[in-house]
Amino acid sequence: MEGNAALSPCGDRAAIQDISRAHELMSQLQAVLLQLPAGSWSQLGQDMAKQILQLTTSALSTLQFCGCGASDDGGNSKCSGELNKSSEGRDGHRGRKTRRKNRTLTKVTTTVPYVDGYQWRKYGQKTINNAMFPRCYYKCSYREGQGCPAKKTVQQQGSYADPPSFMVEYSMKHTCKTTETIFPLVMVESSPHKASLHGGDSIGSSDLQDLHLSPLSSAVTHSESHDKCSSSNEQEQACQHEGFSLMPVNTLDELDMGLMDMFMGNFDGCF
DNA sequence: GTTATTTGACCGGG
DNA sequence: CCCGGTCAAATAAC
Repeated sequence: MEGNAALSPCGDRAAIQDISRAHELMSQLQAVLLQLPAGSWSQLGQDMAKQILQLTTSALSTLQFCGCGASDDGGNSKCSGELNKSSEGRDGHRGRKTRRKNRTLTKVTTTVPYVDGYQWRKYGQKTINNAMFPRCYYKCSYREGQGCPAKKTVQQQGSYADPPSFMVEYSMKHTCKTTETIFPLVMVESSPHKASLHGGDSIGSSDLQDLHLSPLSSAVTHSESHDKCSSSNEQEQACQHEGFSLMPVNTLDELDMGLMDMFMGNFDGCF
């Protein structure tokens, strides 16, 4: 994930996919580690997984913002960090705020939309027209304290895929400092726009549920159209997965037991 | 008691 | 006028 300075935008795509895959696997591995009995090695493993996640996320962000990855968002994926001034000046009524097309949007398809190292607070949920599941709106928990403008929306896609996939849209960058303080190493090499993920201050802790981890755990895409499905009954379920924060365990069984063995094997070597 | 989530209303853009 | 993003009162959870 470095030395890509000279890569062509198209060449980066493959890199993005690889990194995305690695990130996803690491997310799952992290979930496995969380289920292990507490212990110094378990903790170490979690710390390592955390750092790897952060690095892959950072690398992906860099690639994306360079305009190669998931630049979709209607066409303004450049970099800016600008947004509507959100005329909050007004008052008297609610539901104000103007949303504009000129937001910086990063779309990501992931199976673990709630794990990205940041803490989010849900502030709304909306049934979207031709979508099977409602869209949930989150803003950074540090919005009040630090004025962090970061936001994201999460929407489950398709039907009941085994590991359900979610379209996560990030808008605005985090300005909150909390995480950086704890994991200063993360941002090391990110270029102009890395910043999407500094550390996760509490990832290793027990609050995993409140963190929505890892935007990039799956695939960075430029999908712009949601499915055409038009049911609506199961909508409520869509955002209920909040409850089980991490990810469906079955996916672990399927593809990552081997990886886990490998990982644990390495630790054995250390013992 | 405080804090987070849910939910329907409100609003602006298209 | 419809749709999606946001607010904030009500409710739930801690």
